[in-house]
Amino acid sequence: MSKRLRRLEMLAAQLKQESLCTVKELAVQQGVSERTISRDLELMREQGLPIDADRGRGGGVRLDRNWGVGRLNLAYHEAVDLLISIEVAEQMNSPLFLGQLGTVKRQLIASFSPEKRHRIERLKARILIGVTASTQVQSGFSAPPDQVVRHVHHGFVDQQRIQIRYRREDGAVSRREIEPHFLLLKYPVWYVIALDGLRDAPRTFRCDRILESRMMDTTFRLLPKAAFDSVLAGNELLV
Amino acid sequence: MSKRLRRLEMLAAQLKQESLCTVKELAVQQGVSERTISRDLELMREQGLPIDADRGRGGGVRLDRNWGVGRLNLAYHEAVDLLISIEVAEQMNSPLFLGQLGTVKRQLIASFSPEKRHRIERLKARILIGVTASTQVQSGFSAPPDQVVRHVHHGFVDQQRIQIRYRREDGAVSRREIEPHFLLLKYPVWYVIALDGLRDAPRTFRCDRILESRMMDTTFRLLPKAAFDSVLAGNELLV
DNA sequence: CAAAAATGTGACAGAAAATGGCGTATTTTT
DNA sequence: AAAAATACGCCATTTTCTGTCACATTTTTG
Repeated sequence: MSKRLRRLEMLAAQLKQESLCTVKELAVQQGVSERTISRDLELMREQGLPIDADRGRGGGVRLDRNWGVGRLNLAYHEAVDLLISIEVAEQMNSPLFLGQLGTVKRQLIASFSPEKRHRIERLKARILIGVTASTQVQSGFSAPPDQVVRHVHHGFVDQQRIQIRYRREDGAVSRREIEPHFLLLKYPVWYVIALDGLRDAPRTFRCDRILESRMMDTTFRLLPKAAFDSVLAGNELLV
Repeated sequence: MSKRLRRLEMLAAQLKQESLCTVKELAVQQGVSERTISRDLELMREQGLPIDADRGRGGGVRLDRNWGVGRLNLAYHEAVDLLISIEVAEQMNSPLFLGQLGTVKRQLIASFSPEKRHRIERLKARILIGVTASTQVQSGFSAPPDQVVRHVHHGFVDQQRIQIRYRREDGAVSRREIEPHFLLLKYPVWYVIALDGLRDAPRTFRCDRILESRMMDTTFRLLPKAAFDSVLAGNELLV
């Protein structure tokens, strides 16, 4: 069914790989007439693919060199994470590879429906970027376990409680149930600013001091930011 | 021309936005019969879109919730920058939002043709990640001018010479022509490890000390890494 | 349990689109 | 000037798509 669709896709793929092909070549490859390929190319151009053609001897058809990578299909969560990663990277103020990423961001944003866009805005507002950690803090830093990272991430994005085992700076280990409201990055250290569910009070946790974690299945409601002013106060925020 | 293609795109767009629609609704919207919509959906499923359907009262059609964000069309340069940004971020060892990005990376890589993939590998190998800059260096840091960033980036990726005006640490300003072979990130500071074209010797430049830059139109050939051992030696590299 | 509201599919004739072949124009290189 | 490309118009033919109708299936509602 729908041979033409398949052919159009194959043509696109072909043009992405080969820098230059003639209509004749393509016609042979696809087993259709040259006229048909011409028409296909015409259609593809209408659809917005920047297909250039050189006439004359040695000529041929090609995708604009600045194009040609094709489509990424992103799942919702992937798109969200990508978008947020880019924004975080931008705010970390170390450019060089981020210049070209404006278009990516715009496309990502455009692909969300308005309601989702709004949800992502709120999510973004819950991520804070602080100053880079002191050399002293950095030396005592090591990346937290994968599972902890996943759970914190999940709990933060989907507003779910997490049960953690936490080692305080003084070495004391305690068990907590936290509702992760904000994330704060003081590179390379992430902090979770959360409501300590058992004490019902805002607290800050350093991710790399979380020893263990478990998802709970209770979701929580977001509190106004003001509720966390007390623990946010000490941090020089950039955002 | 090709009404159906347009309809298929519109259907996809519709399904991305609305969480649930009935075939009847879609048929009315598109001005075709329900049977036709059914066939369209069938085709879209064949093409790999995860369209679920609930039968019975209150039922309807929807895109799998974990999908639905749709396609990003990336230009070659965008894709390269995105891929490299992700890899750099990964090596900076501050995860949390990067866990989900594996798929994105895989799709990006898959979308390149083998030759391009190889070129990107080589590009990546020319990016070095060092330890984070000392607090002292960080305090004296400010992001370089946009133009400089663009030029360094361009020169590095496309192997083109750049003319720069550079302020040495001791304050002396000089004019140089550099061939940017390697980039070194000691967050947040990027260094260019380049061949100083006038002196024909390897040198290291701090990006934020480049005052001005201009692209030249001479491209350069890559030298073996060994040629830069002398300037690379002092840096504790992570990669 | 029966009715209603959904999707899913098969068959068929008529409508619409795609195709191939041919001719001609145009551009570019040799 | 010849050759090799794209570009595009026309038309008969072939293929695909579409609407209609019929019936099966699943799910919710009363």
